[in-house]
Amino acid sequence: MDFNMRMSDIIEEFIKDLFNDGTQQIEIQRNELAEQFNCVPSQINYVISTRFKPSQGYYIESKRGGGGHITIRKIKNTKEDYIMHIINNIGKEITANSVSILLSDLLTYKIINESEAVLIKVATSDNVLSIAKEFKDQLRAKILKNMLLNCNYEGTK
Amino acid sequence: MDFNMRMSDIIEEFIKDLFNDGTQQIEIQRNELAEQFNCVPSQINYVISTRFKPSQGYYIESKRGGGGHITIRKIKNTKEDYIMHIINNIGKEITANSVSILLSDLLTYKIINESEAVLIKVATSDNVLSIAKEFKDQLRAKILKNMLLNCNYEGTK
DNA sequence: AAATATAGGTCAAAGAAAGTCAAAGATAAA
DNA sequence: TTTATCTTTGACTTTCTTTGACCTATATTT
Repeated sequence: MDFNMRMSDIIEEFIKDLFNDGTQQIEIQRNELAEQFNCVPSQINYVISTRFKPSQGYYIESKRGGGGHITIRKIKNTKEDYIMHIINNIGKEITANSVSILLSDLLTYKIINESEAVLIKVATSDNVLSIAKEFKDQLRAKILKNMLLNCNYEGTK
Repeated sequence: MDFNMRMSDIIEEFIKDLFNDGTQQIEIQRNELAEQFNCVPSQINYVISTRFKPSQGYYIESKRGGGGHITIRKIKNTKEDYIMHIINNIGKEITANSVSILLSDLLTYKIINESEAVLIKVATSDNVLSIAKEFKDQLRAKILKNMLLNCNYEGTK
């Protein structure tokens, strides 16, 4: 145990401990957790945004308002290496063309399946992503990474 | 099963449970239902207007006065028709929450499978779609429609 | 026909969570 | 010792839900 841990590290560890025995997805409540650790709620956001990024193998979603919560999904270990390597090499932006190439690679090596590839291609295609050119490749990269994280989803098994 | 359900979620689930074994139309009484769940009648309207929209595959009709009631009709077709119906009713924009509700319906009716649902949810989620709010719901609608068109799941027909 | 009772509809305010962002405080690096 | 990076904090924002006061439509009585 490190005696030099910041609050954020402690919270990070706490959250990671919630993923025991193969749980793939956990849910937390921001305010409750903040209360528990005696910190401001936004610190939870800080922890999540610095330690539970896609590049670290986590996918986040949340809901506001009554009954709100934050869901953290962890990528499965089996494909961790390959997919993570790819995700981490994608960078801040990517063109539709590069996505195409990447997808066919992933297909040949059977990292993802055909139907996943199709959906990724659609969601990141140029005509579907109808926003200004300057942001397009950036948004595409984000969508791509997050979708890759969620391929091979096995639900609650 | 979500442990964090709000009253509205419970009511939604209750209503959806009324559609069993291929029933395609149910009738409820607003006041009676409100009484049963110990909420104000207008909460029933809230549930209906957020979870039983045409773009989610439902149509609403109602009648006031003595013997009044609310009829909820679920569009029940082949997979292709169902999807086309949804796509045609989504319109120019849609919120993340609406998508979420829609997806869980498509799942229960086996119109799409879990891995497709997850990928759609990811690609249309608020976190991933990090662009200005004014365009977000529009872009989401576009991505959603295109992805739905490309789902291939051969469930129960 | 008019009055009354019995439904359901609307809308806005209050409540409940989470998100954002930038300033201030610590730590680490140069 | 500066400078850069990482953490902490809090004011303000956005999203979703609950509640209630008021409105409209239909049926039944008088």
